[in-house]
Amino acid sequence: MARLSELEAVVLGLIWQDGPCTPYAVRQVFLRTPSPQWSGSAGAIYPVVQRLETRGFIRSEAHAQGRRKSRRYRASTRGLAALKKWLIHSQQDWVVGVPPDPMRTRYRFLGLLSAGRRRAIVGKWRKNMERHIRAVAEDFDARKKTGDPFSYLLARGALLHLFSRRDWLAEAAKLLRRN
Amino acid sequence: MARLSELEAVVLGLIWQDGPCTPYAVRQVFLRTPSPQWSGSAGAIYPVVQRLETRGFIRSEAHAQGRRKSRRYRASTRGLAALKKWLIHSQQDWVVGVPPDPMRTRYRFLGLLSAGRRRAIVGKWRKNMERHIRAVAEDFDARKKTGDPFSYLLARGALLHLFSRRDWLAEAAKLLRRN
DNA sequence: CCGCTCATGTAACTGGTTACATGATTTA
DNA sequence: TAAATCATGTAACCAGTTACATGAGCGG
Repeated sequence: MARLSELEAVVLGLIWQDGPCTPYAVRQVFLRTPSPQWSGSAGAIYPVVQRLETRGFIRSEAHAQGRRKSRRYRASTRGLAALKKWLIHSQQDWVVGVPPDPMRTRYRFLGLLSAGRRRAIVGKWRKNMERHIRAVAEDFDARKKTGDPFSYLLARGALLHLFSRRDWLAEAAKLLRRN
Repeated sequence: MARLSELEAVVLGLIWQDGPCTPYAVRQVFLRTPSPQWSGSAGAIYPVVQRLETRGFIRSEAHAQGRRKSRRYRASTRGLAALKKWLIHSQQDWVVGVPPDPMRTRYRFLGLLSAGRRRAIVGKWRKNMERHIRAVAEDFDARKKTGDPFSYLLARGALLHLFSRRDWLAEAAKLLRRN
């Protein structure tokens, strides 16, 4: 039994949590988070949902509203088992390790720019970061109110990450002032 | 002029920093970091290097050692301009925002498992994390000694990120003890 | 001389992406 | 009734991956 891709697992998980629900509802979760991992594009979600159904991880029922055709999906027992397996078999290094970070990637080559340009870019990053932090903090507060500890922790992780990045940028700005 | 992909930009940047150098040397940088963003596989690097050369961003010279054929590459003026442009045009949200994180992805669905299993997984994560932190800290110390502030900051960012993730896991473990 | 590492490369695949197409429903 | 949004889907593409192939050079 082929392993679940990251996106497949997340879609399956969302259908478990929110189901029965439509693929469109799943998309909205991706489209609305302030820190999306995936685009949530139709071109990704619909094929994933179809795959999950043919593999027996989710089942669907017609759900006509007016003359619009629509299907609602829910996770099957097999699907839950697959999702549990996916959670348990995730002790590899790449799960624990440092995730990719486009800002860090760019930092490596800042030496190519003049000191002035460098400072300008880092300054812009810091400004954008503050704006981003506000958005994520808002999402965090909203989740806190729901009372679901997992939802809370999810947003908390995103926020803490941004804080650490902010500290890092502050440290970098200080260092670059002398270089 | 088509934009540089992330990997293309990094390879170009590494050739700028370390050049003249062979594609193999570039690969080693990816293969040796404790926190790789890309696999550094031959199937990725060699095509990227070829592409960069046909686009005029790098130039090569034969560098025969014995009867083994080999080429060394260095960044061209055009290449440097492209790299600068890549750095400057990076104020988008996704550069500043929360990068994808497989551990956070999984956290969302921990509610599916029994409290015991949940604690076991988080415990394993925390243990693995400590091991990982030691590796990255070692790399950080090594870079610190080189005196290059950008190299230093790069490793510093990775380390700070891991610290924030450790704090997050500690907070999560505490919360889950009650749930 | 056997096995390991150096070094370069190709082929097939994969897991997404963007862009497009279509029609129903809601809102201004 | 026009524009926006809901909702479902397809097609073409793309940037990476794994796996494989090949051969040189070197250490035990």
